[in-house]
Amino acid sequence: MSDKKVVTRFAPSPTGFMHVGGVRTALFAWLWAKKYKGTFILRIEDTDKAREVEGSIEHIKKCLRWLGLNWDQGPDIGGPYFPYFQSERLDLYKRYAQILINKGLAYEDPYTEEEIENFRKKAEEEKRPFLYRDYRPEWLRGEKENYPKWNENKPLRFKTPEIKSTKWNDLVYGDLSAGPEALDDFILIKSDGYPTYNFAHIVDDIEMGVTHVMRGQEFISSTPKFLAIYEALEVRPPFFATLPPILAPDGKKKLGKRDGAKDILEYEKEGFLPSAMINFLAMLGWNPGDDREIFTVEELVKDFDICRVQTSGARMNETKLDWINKEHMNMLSKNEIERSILSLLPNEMQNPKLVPLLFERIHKWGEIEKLVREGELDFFIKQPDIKKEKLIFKNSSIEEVKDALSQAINCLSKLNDFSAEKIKNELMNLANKFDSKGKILHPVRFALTGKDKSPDPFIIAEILGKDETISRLQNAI
RNA sequence: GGCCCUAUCGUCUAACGGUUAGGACAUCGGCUUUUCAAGCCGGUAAUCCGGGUUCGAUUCCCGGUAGGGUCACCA
Repeated sequence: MSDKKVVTRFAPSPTGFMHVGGVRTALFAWLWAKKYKGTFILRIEDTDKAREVEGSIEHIKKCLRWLGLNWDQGPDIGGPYFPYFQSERLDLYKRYAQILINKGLAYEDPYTEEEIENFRKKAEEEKRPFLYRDYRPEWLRGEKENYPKWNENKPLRFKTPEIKSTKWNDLVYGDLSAGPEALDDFILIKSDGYPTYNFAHIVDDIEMGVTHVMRGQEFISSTPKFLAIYEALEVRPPFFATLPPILAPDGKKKLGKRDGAKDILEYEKEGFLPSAMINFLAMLGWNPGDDREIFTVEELVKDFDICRVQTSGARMNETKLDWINKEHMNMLSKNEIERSILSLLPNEMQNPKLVPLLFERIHKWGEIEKLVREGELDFFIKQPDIKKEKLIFKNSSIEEVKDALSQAINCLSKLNDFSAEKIKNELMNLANKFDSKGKILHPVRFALTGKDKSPDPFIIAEILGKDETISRLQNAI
């Protein structure tokens, strides 16, 4: 690393919701900046007004805030390169365009869209690649002073100075290359006055002093264009760190909105912890080189290394996310867990004793809401509907079950201290007198909860209290 | 189609050219003297194919195959 301060940026376009792909790019840029105590910039690339989706800027900010990926410069907070919306920086792009024009490296597109479309079709029919530069106007060979003056409602094109293969180095992929056809006379400024991505992001990265560009691998093939602009502007390009694609869970294609990519805020709604989401995203394409998998955000900042990022794509895997989330939930304090769970339970269930019982069977907070919604927890607050035949277990007859329950009632009635520990003691003593413990324990569980499977019935009994417990046992007979 | 990228258990991945190819998730089995869950212990499971280079290739090179990306007045 040079002595230059690290500056990274996340530069989304506001064209819809963010999914894991975009957020991981933001995360890696953020981690790299934090690791070197540098600057992380949020810049909105809103140069395509037609594709802009209402509300996406708010959405992007919300996602980053949820995850704690705070930006040092950008919307809402400003910074030395204000404004951070490309649509508000049009003069800047024109100024840079003028530099290229003056050098004879940019020219007005003399063709209409229809004409270009015809060139393209013709090339296609002849089964050769379409390259705009094959149709350059005659005057482009003459002196730059004789180029027509740019009329700003016509597109401005880059005059590719030299047709050649391009080689460059990438922090993740190592040596990369592209053939000469990757370099063409592309558009710098559109006829509506807005710059193209290819031009605007370079101008901004130069202006904002960006040192490391994290981006998806879909940009590999346009890198020669970027490099040509840097060269034309006589500016040294930043380091590129190209990230491998995130693949759809059940396919080999890049994860996209059509392949079930979820809005990142869905994960918030489902009750994932932001730190778990970050941990998961970081492990999707990166590893520390040892066996650790669970990281706090601070640990990631310390240990993350862009050079250890994977070059092959990784599939989205929500099962692993669940596991990572549970690991992070286990790092929470008792108080935090209690507060979170109680906040998700209805008023009638505001009992801290329920917390450990519920916590052990979930991977994310949303599962609590699900249990409530599906009535799985109703037995805590109301007597279950008992279907008597379900009480029968291990070939017990109905008489044996009734007898077992009566005995349970007898011994529990004598208990003064109705704690789970005492209840368990009593009931286990009793159960040991049966040829199978299940012969009494199963009917008790069922009488209390109306279910075959449930959390620890002794704790449930304690929560219900002596009267209610005995009443339920009686009711089942 | 041109150009480019990628290829290790089902999934995510580790392995200066020399390892019984390691770990994690999932799965399966056992334990936790009641179920489920959790936890612990254990098992099954992988180097895409073909050539080279080398004493030796998962690793380096070439070819094939497969998958992906990209070829816009979209980013």
